[in-house]
Amino acid sequence: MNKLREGGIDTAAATAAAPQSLAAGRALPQAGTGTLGKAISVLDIVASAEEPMRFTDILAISDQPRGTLHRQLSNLVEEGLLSINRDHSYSLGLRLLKFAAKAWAGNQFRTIAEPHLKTLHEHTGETVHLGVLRGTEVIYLDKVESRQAVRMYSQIGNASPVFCTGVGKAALSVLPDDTLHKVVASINFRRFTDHTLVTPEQLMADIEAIRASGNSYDREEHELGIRCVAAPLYSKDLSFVAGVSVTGPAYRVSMEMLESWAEMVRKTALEIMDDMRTRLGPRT
Amino acid sequence: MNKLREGGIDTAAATAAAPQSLAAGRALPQAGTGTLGKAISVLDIVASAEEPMRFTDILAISDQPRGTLHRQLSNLVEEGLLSINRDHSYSLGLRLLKFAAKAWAGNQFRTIAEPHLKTLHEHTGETVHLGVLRGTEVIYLDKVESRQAVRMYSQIGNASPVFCTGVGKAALSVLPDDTLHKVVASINFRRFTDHTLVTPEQLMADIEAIRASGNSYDREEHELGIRCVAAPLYSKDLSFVAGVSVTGPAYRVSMEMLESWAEMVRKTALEIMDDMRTRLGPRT
DNA sequence: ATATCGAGTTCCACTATTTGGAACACAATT
DNA sequence: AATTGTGTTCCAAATAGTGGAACTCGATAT
Repeated sequence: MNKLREGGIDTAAATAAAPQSLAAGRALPQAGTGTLGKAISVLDIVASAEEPMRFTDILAISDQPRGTLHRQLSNLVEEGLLSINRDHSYSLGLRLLKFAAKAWAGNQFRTIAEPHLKTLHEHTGETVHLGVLRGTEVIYLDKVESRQAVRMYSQIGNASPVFCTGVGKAALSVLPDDTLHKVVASINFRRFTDHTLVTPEQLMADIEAIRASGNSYDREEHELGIRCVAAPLYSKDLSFVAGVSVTGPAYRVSMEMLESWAEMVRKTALEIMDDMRTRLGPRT
Repeated sequence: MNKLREGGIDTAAATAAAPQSLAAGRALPQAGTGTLGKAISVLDIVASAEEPMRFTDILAISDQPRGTLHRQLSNLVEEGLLSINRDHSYSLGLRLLKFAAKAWAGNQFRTIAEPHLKTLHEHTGETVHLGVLRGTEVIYLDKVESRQAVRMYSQIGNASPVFCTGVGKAALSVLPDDTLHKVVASINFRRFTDHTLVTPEQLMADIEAIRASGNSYDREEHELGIRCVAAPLYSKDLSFVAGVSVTGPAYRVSMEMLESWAEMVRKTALEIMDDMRTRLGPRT
């Protein structure tokens, strides 16, 4: 099997099937590619826990035998991907920070999108997000807001569920049906607010509407008092699928206002895509 | 060998000997622990390149055979740790962002230090940094400054050389001699400015001064026009060694001002250590 | 003191995965 | 059409990972 050539729709499908740790829910340990996959799967277990986990806790979730798990943890620690606390609990290692800083700074997509996000922010005055689809999660790549009081890491890199975020639903809307069905089938629906869409049917209906209009909305589905409009963004071959959104507090931003921004958000998405095509080669 | 029990000085030693990618300089590929180590080593090669590298470029640096390297890259891509661009070049994957966001948010040390950093910033009005020692690099964990205009990721997670940063030299000063010599021996000295210390002798002399006073200074050694005072910070068993610093532009911050802040910086470091001892158990 | 229990660690014969040389595709160049 | 450079695939041999069971250590109970 050719693994590197998983371009196009296959990538999206593979991504959807990739090991996932539901942002809110139980982590489903799922072995990945060989030895590395198993190690990363252990890392993921530690990452998706709220509190640092101890050996036995991890043992219970990963279905690895004691000896094996112990060695995997040792290796992870030795590589700096995990660190072990005095009380034998594990936390993610600092080496990850270094990698992530490079990953972020070097991300071509983000670099290209950045000025467009700023423009969109200037026109709307509200917070602008850029997030990419990864399995059943959206990973936020960038954020532009006026008051930079909130710390960057509190948002960037964060993973949120696809089914209840504007960016997530926008991204889903551009997937071809077969891929979409696979992704939707693997979503772990969870109610966050009274407005959360909690069944595949509700989500699919919304996605149809998004496909028709080109915009998705988060109607306080993830967090009470928070609304957004978003538009999808993708490479021609769907090797990546993302979304831009304008988010604001419900008391200040009415649905009508969001609707009035919808076209601008779509336009921003198109402009970013144009820029990518011209700067990363015409076949993008 | 017991890998998990590498507490105390051994950890520092192990860290010093760990695979490293010099922040500025050539990456020295160095195989790590088994299969995982090799994979991470490949990741590191990609991470320490300025531009995305293509297969052959990586092949030249990693001394792995073609077939092997190809599979390693495939696995890394499949795990989302690496992503492959259209032109067959590799960049770091977005999954790393998710891991790092958790690593940062969950870092106990950082959480405890944060309020102290803020206080220090309020007293001095200049930028405060918190960085930890990792091999011959310092990884910045946090940053407090007035104008949050600069984006977070541009600094946090960044790795800088130990030998020409205040935080780095402060951290080195608390290592026991044998460990210190090992670390210094593996430093790749490189001149950044006219003031950079470029020989082990110069560095060791400075470290003696730091040991005597309890403060290190960066006298425009890393970047022209930038100065700082720092103080070391460490756990009793040296399982981690770090530093706090106050940094400012030379035109505004004279050496005299830095000296007047020196005691306050030391005090901040002590307070953070106290806090850690009380909150993470007395043996810390 | 001594026994008991739980948590973490180590050991080593067995086995599955990784290895790496060489052959194979594919594209761009000559 | 031939050549060169790059990336990809294959498979027997070698290596590294596996996992059950035994062991150590510390805390709690007797």
